[in-house]
Amino acid sequence: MDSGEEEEEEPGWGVMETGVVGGAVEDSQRVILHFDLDCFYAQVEMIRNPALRSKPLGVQQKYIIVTCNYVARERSVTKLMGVKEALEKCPDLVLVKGEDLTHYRDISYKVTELLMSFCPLVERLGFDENFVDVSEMVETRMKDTSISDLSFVGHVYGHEASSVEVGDHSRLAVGSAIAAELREALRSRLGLTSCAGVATSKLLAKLVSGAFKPNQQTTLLPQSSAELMNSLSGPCKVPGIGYRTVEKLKVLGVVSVRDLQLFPLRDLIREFGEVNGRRIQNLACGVDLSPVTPAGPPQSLSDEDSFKKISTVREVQSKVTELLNSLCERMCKDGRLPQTVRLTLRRASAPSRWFSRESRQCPIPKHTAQKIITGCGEAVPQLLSIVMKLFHKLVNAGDPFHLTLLNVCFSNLQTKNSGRNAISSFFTHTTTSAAHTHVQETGTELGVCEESSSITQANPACGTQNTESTKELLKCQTSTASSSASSASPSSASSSFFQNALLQSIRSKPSTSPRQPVSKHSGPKTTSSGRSSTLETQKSPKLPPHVDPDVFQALPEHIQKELMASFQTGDALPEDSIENPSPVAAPARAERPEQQTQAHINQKQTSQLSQISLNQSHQIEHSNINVAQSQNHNLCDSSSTESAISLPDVPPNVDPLVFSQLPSDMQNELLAEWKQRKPTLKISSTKPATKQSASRDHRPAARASQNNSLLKYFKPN
DNA sequence: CTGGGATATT
DNA sequence: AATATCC
Repeated sequence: MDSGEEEEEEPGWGVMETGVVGGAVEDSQRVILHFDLDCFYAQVEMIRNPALRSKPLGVQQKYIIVTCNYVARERSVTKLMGVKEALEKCPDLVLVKGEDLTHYRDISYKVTELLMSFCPLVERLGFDENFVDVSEMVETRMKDTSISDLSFVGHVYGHEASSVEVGDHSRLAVGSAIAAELREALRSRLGLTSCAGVATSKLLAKLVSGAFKPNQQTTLLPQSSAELMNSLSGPCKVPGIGYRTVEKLKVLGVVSVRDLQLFPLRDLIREFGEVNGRRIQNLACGVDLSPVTPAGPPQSLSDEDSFKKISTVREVQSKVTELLNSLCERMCKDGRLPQTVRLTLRRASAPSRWFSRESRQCPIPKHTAQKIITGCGEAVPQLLSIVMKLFHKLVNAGDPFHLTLLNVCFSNLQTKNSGRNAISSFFTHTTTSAAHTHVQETGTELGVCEESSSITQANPACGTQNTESTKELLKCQTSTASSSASSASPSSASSSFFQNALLQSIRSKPSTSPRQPVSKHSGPKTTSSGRSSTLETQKSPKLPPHVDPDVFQALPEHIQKELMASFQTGDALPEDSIENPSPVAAPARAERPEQQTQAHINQKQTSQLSQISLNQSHQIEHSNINVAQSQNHNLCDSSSTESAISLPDVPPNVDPLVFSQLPSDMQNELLAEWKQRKPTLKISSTKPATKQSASRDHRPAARASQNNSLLKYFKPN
C-alpha cells in the first residue's frame, strides 16, 4: 500500500528553482540529534552488578516490570508487564527493585553532562532521553570536510544505508557522524549503549531514533518525513499528542495520523484553540520548529509512592512523613529553597484509573524552607503540618476515602545565591551533601507550624475556610516572598552554570575525544545569530485581523513562527463554503493535505477544491506549486499575488506537510526568508524576576543565577 | 495497582 | 493553582 511515492523529486519542482539561492542559505537548516538510552534502568543495574549482564533482568517497581534488558526481551518479557506474567514467561527472570530512583537520576545527569561537553545545546526529556542541537557543530565541520568524504553513519530511514548518496544531505551526514561519536562517548565513558536519531527537528529526530532498536542510529532525510509520520499507528504516537488530545480527536472522528493531517484546521482550532490546534496538526505533518532548550537543574523535586490502599489520616501522615524525609534530604543537597509545596493524590475510585490525580499546593513559609536546606529536623514536622492541611482540602476525612497514591513536590526553587563570585565559588565546591542528622520528629500535631509571630509566618493558604483577612495576609506574604526572592545576579554570573559544568567535565576528559567545539558561545555568537528580540520580529508582522498582536507577541518565538508559517489567507475568512471531506471517509491516497491546501489556495482556486477531494493528485501538486510560487514571489518582491486583502509580506501560508516534502534547497530558502530562528541558550534576561514577567519564559527563574551547589547535578562525584 | 518523576500551559 | 504531557 504505502509505496514510497515520495522518493523521487517531481520534475515539477524544478519550477521552483528561483536560482536565487543555490545552497547559500544552508545555514538555516538545523541538525538535531535525539539520544535514547537502551532500557535505561536495566543498564544502570547491570553496571552496578555486571553479573546481571548475562541474565534476563527485569527492573521492578511495585508489581510491574518497568523495563528489562534484552536478554529478558528475547524471552518475551516486555516493558510494563506485570511481574506475575513476566515470571510465567521467564521463570528465571532476575528482578531488581527500581523504586528508588537515586542511581538512575545520577547517571541520567551524567549523560546530559557528557553530551553538553560536546555541544551545549542539550535538552533532557525524562531520565533517558536527550536532544542535542548540533547545527553549529555541523557548520564548523563542513568547513574542513570535503563532501566527497562524507557518508552516513548508521541507518538511513527508508533506504539501504550504504547506497544513499550524500548529495543534498551533507549536513545530516555530518550529524550522523557526530551522533556516532557521542554514542561512542556514552559507551566508553559511562558504559551505556544508546540509540540516536538524526533529523532536522526534535519531533523527527525522536521519532526516527527508534527505527532500529538496540544500540543503533538512524538518520531521517527530509524527503522521508511523510513516510515516517504515516507509519505511526495513531496520533498518540506523535510526541506532543497525549491521552487527552487523542480522546478529543476520536470524538471528531480522527483516528489516524493521516486523518489529523487532513482534518479541517478550522475545526481543530475550535476544539483545541488557535495555537494548539495548529500545533498538533503541524506535528502530525512532521513539522516542528520548537527549539532545543538547554537543560538546567530540575525545576522541582518530588517523591511519591503508590499502594493498594490508604484510608486513614494516620496512614496518610505516616506516608507523607516518609516522603517528606527523603524529599528534604534531596532538597538539602540541592541547596535551593523551595517556595511551594504540593500534595497530589489519586483516589481508588476513579473511572479510568488514569488521570485522576488531584493536587493542592501552597507557599512554604520561608523560615521553614530555611530549615529544610539547613538540614534542621524541625522542617519535616512543619511541612507535615502544611501538607496535612492540603490533604484536608482534598479529602473530607469525615467520609471514607481510599487513596492509591500520594506525591509531595517542592517547586518554585529559589536560588539564594551570593551571585557575586559564583565562578570562584564554583571551583571550591565541596559537594556538601551535609551530614544533616535527621531528627525524625514525626510531628503529629498539626498546629505547630508557627512559633514566632511575624506576619509572614502566618499559615499560608492552607486553611479550609479562610476569611478575607487571611487571604490578605496571604497575598502579603506571597509578594513579600517573591520580592525578596529576586536574587540579583543577572547576566555575568548567570552564564556560569552550564559553562562551568562544561569546563569541569571537559577538564577531566581524556583528550582523545573527537572534536569538541566546546563553548565559545556565551557571548555574541549566540545572540547575534540567534535571537533578534521577539518584539521586533521584523517590522511588526502582519497578522490576520482576528489575531491580537499583543497576545501573539507574548507567545514563544517558535510558536509565533509556526503560527506565521501556517496562517492561511483563507483562515481569517468565514468562508464555510469550503467543506471538508469527512476525514474518515477520505480515501487516503493523495499524499498532500487537501484541507490545508484548500485553504491556501483559497478564493481563487476554490473551484478546484472539490476535485482535489476526489484525489486528483496532479491537481493537488499543481496547486501546491502555485502556492509556493506565490509565496516566493511575495518574499522576493513583495508583490501580492492574489487577493490584496491579505498580507503583502506575510510569511508564507505554507502547508506544513507540503513544506516538509519540498526539496531541501527550497526549504532552506524559504526558511531563511522566514527568519528561522536559531536555537539559543536562554540565558535569562537581567530581569529581577519580579512576578510580572509578561511573556512566558520557558525556563524561568532557575536559569538566572545558579547556586554553585547545583553543580552536583552534573558533577555527582 | 503500569512507576516515579519532570515540565509546560492555563 | 490545577491540568496535560512526556519518559
